Formats: sequence, structure tokens, C-alpha cells
Amino acid sequence: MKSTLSRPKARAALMQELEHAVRRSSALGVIFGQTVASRAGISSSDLECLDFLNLEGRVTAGRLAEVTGLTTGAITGVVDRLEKAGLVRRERDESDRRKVFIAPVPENIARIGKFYEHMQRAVLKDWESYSDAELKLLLRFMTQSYTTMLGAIEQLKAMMETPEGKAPSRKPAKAP
Amino acid sequence: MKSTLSRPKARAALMQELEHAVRRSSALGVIFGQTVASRAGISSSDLECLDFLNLEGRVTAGRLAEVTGLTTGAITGVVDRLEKAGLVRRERDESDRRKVFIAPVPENIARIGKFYEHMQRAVLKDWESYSDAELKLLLRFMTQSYTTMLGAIEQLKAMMETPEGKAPSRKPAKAP
DNA sequence: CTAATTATCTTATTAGCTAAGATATTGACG
DNA sequence: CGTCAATATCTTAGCTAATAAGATAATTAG
Repeated sequence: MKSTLSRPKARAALMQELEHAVRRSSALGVIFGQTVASRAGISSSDLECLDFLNLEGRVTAGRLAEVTGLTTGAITGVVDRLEKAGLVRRERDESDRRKVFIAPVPENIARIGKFYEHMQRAVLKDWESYSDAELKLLLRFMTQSYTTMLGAIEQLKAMMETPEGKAPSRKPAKAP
Repeated sequence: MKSTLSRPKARAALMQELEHAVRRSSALGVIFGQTVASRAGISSSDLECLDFLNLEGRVTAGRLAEVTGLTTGAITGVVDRLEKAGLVRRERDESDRRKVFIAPVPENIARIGKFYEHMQRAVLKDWESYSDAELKLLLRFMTQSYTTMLGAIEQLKAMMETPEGKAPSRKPAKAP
């Protein structure tokens, strides 16, 4: 058994293990989000928007539609619910009065932040076990993953120009 | 500026950056799933179940309900749709005829696997740039994240015994 | 000034979820 | 055994949140 210098078998197996680990974590991330949303008394979509607002600050309704993949009509509903719950505020842009900025309301969002506290503490504790260099590697990994995923999403949207979603079944697309 | 031996400021900032990167990736992962599902002509929930079946092999309907957080009634609908699409098969357990195993049908799932191909290729290419040792570190990181998330989910389910979901609003939990 | 474009909201309809309970099977125990 | 509780899935009614299409309003280009 050639033992030294690159064992492609082991490396491939390692990558496959990593892939599985990533997929499992990713799936569990969805569950985590659902669980937080259910505890917070809002829908997963609403929480997804709220998370984005926390990360990016105030953005327009249209941008929320873009990043969530929802229609603008659906976003109207999301924002209605979040606004009623006091978690966001609608702010019309004075320089372009068509636009509506959705601004997070930090003092009320804190109420939801509580559901993340345990997780955050546990994660920071985990991360103590890594050196600075290792943390930098992890950061590079996550950043690279983000970019790659973005590319994959673009590619998916490009392949088959059928933005109408549902099963094409048999009909090769035809105007009604 | 004390330059050597642990700069806590830089380290905290690094962790915060990592946290942001993780959150962004996680959010984008949801979008990726939605995009694949829409291209494949099935719902996100259906794809989530299918992914799980691909990872774990055949499991009972009840287990699917557990891991997705859906009710068993909803799972009946998911499996009906997936079965009609030829992506899974219902198989009654002969030793306990109450149970229904849901088994993936690989030859038809391949059709959906196509939507993951680009992503998979891109990811493997990314990962070529890491040494074996680095891949092992990444694997440890993902595995640890999984476990920590699992714990956080348990903790969330434990805090407030209100499994009924929706907004408790003002009432501090009371038996009916 | 008009037409085209952009941004959000409205309305009608539908998909898919929950809750509750029906059905069927198994296991425990006198 | 026979009965009762427990387990596993399916069924049904009702509701929430999504889409699609189009209305409304503001901006930009000719």
C-alpha cells in the first residue's frame, strides 16, 4: 500500500464526510429557524426577513422580496405582520416616494433575540477552542461557501428559463 | 499598542465576523433549497424530506415528521406528492404493519440530483485548496456545529412549555 | 406632457399546514 | 386469551400565507 505523499482515497473520503456534515448542519439550521420562529410566535418567512434586517439594517420592501425569493405581494403581508408586532417600521423614502424602507426596531427585536442567546453562548464557547489562525481559516471557508452558493443559485436560475416554478410536467411552456 | 500574545479585541472581532459569515451562509442555504425545489417542481418541504431520505435511506413516516417538525398529517401529504412524482415508495413494515417506511427511488431522484451537480462540482473545487489537516479541521467544525445546534434546539423546546406554537402574547403560560 | 418604468399594495384563488379525530395494529396484563 | 392502552398513519375541516394579476402611485426619458 503506497503510504506516503497524497492518499487520494482518504482525501476523497474526507471530502465526502465533510459534505455530509455540511448537509446535515444545513438541514438542522432550517429546523433551528423553524423552532425559533415557532417560539417567537411568528412564521419562518417573517423571521427570515427579520434576520436579514438585523444583519443589513433597513432595506426596501423590494429588496426583501429579492433576497427571500418571495413575491412583493407576500412581502407586504410579512411586513404587515412584523409591523403589527412592533418589530419593524415602514419608512417612506422622502427622495423617492415610491420606495418603502423597512427598518428594524431594536428595542422590540431584543425580545426575539432572547431565543438566540443560548445558541450564541454555546457557539462562542465552541469557538474558544480554535486558534486565531484556525478561526481565520473557518472564516475563509464560510465566505467561500457563500460565494459559491451564490454562483450556484445564479446558475440554477439561468438553466431552464421557466421562472414560473411548478412542475412543467409535459407541457414545454406555452402562453395561455 | 501591546502587540504580542493574545489580542482579545482582534479575536472578538474575528469571532463576530465569523458569526456574520455563518449567518449569511445559513440564510443563503435556505434560498438555495427554495431555488432547487422550485426548479424541480416540488415544494421546499418535499425537497427537505427527500434530502433527508437521500442522507439516511428509508425511514418511517413518523420519523420524517420528527426531523422536519411537521405534523404526521402534513407528512402524509408530502409523501403522497413525492410518491405520485415517483421519487419515493411507501413500504409497509411486515413485522409491524402500522409502520410505513418511505424509501427513496434512486433512479428517479437522479432527475433532481441534476440540480445539485453544479454546486457539488464547485464545492469540491473549492475544497481542493485545503490540506488534509485543514479539511479535518473543517469537519470537526461542522460536526461540532451540528451538535451545538441540536442542543440549542432542545433548549428552545424546553424553555416555555408551549408546544402549541403561536404567539402567547401576554399570558405567562397557564393550563386550560 | 406623455409614455414607459419602477415600487408597492390589493384582490382572488390556491397550496399546504395544523388540530382533531378516525382507523388499524401492537403490546401489556389480569 | 381478551380487553385496554399505546403507537403509527391517514382523513377531514378550517385557516394561514403564498402566488398571479392587476391597481395605484411616483419617477424618469423623450
